[in-house]
Amino acid sequence: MVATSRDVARLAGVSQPTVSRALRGDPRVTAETRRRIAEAATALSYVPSQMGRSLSTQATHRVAMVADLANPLYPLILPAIHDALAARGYGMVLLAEREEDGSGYSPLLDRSVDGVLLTTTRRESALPFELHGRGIPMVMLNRVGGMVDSDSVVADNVEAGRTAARMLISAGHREIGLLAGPVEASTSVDRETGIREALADADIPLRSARVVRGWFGHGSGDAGMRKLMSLEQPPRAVICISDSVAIGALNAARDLGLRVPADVSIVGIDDVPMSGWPICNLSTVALPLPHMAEDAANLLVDRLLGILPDEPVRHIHPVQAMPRGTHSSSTQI
Amino acid sequence: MVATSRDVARLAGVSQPTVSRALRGDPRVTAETRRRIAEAATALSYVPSQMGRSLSTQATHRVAMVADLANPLYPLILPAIHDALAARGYGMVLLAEREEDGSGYSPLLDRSVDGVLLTTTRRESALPFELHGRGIPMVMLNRVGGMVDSDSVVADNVEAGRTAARMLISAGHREIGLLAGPVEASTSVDRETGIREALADADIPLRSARVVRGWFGHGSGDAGMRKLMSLEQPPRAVICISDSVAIGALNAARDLGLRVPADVSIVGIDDVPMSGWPICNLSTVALPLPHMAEDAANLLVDRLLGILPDEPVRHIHPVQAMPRGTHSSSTQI
DNA sequence: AATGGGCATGAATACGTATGTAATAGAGTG
DNA sequence: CACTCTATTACATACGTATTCATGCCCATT
Repeated sequence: MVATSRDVARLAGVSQPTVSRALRGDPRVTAETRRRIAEAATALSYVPSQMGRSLSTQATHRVAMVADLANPLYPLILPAIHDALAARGYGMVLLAEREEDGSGYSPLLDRSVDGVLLTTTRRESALPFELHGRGIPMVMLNRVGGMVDSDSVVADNVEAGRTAARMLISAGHREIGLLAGPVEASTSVDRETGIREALADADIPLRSARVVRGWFGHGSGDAGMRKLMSLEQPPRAVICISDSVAIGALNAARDLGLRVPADVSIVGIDDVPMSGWPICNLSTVALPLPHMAEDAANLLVDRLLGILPDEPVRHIHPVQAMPRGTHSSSTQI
Repeated sequence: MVATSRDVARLAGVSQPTVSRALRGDPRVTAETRRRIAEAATALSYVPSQMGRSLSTQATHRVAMVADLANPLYPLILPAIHDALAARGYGMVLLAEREEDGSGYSPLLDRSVDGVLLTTTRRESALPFELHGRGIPMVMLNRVGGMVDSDSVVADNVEAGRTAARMLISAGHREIGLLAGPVEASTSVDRETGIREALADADIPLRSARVVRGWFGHGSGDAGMRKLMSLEQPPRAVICISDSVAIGALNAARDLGLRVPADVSIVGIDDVPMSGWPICNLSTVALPLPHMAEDAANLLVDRLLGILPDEPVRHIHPVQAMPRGTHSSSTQI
């Protein structure tokens, strides 16, 4: 049905290996032979089978990205990763993070990809162990996994937490609430650590009633904000573990008839593009996410090419305060 | 290094084909033999190579999704497609739409995927031809391609255009502008057809100066809105080719100090989740996008399994008006 | 007890490419 | 003219699995 290198060889009157060599630019093939082969290949619209090639070379030139597709950040990092990989000749297979045992991860273990990009690994996940045990290269993006020590690219999440808290502190806020993230994610834990540290340094208490724990998404922000605002003593400022949570909180505030920042201040962390839009105008802490994603992809390819030292490489990207319109000075009650 | 079926066979004291049969549930293998093989496989943590399997069976159980990763809808449809494919045992490789010649599409042509999901094909693209010529099954999602007649899943985009226009018409608007989409995309063209049809039926002129053509994204909406509002006779209501464009327009309006809908009405098409948020509250026309995506994935798998008739299957999904807060009755000038 | 049938398994091979090794032809050198 | 060396190509094989066919075995039937 579809042409193989054998068909090309027959048409060009040479052997199959010669076709293989000619099309891959092996200098040991005569110009004349090369021409005949190219002609035959075009005539048959021959495309080398990546499958056969992979089986022979033991390299697929394909990388898996494991992502939590419900995470609002993945649309930001996925294109960056895709393009960085494509630029270096690698393809991408996408795998959603599974809640269950991990039986769905076989594509990662059966050598159908050369490496793995773990973008959203829960800390207790067994997957990094499995990959490590099989010697499959991996890079963790924006989360560091539990015990396994692998290449990783992260933002300075502790500093991001500090920065977010300080934006409110320097505006004079003391009645502060926190829409926190899951304890399973290092990103969330690190940010919370920074937040609590900055608050403690400023002698500002964070009452446990004013901490609502949720996930990274918009819904968590909406629900958490409603919970905080229904407290007997609602906070006058809310730190959100992510921009999506913060935008959810903005929406809840709008729905509750609260003015931001007059009635309540809100800050986020991430600086997704939406945060800069006039209708959000969210004060937040910027992470260079697309840049980090690109970095991770290139790191993985470098690892696959074997041009990295044996020790795990860790890249930590700096963060930056992005004060905008959703926080302001605390007014006296 | 990594265990193969031969290693398992050796350890279990059987031949390689028996291992293959046993692990795939072939009933011709004794329970005792099966047990020994399972034991050996576990001991070696054997995972069958999908590569070897694919080469032998000529089926990869993998599907490619070709998407324009800059299109703001893909985060909505990608998870739906991924999950639908996963539920039926198919993996996904992601390919960004290329502007250039199409040399980057070789993964689609070299039999490393069983089928292709075209989510954002420009009309003149040569890719559908190529795929058709090679007999690679494909399904087009939300856009119908030029000449090639393939399986497709679309929304009733003409009706969506009509519906959007009618929301403004029935509110009494006559001074209407249009933020149109690219003429290369059938989605865009169909919607515009419906819009113009509804306006013509209501004897409402659409001046060409009030039509700004752009892409589907937020930036187009922002830029287009500014252009419309700077006209000598700016429209009092703007129909946007997509929700992202509409939200861009909302942001431009906010930035320009215009009140929506008091000063200008805005309607979109798509009903992305964000449109329902209080900070947007966008009047729009709902497309069942995740449902369509799931439908397309299942259609492709059905096609791959050969359980569909030879003629192309076309699914057209209905649309629904979602009147919210960004349009209101026209006030006399 | 001989034979036929069914069942479990092994041997051989195919899938498409890449690569190591052998072979052939041509050219250059003595 | 013979020999060697090199350039070019063919041959054989490997990669990991699935499948077709052949083989051997046991049991039932006559």
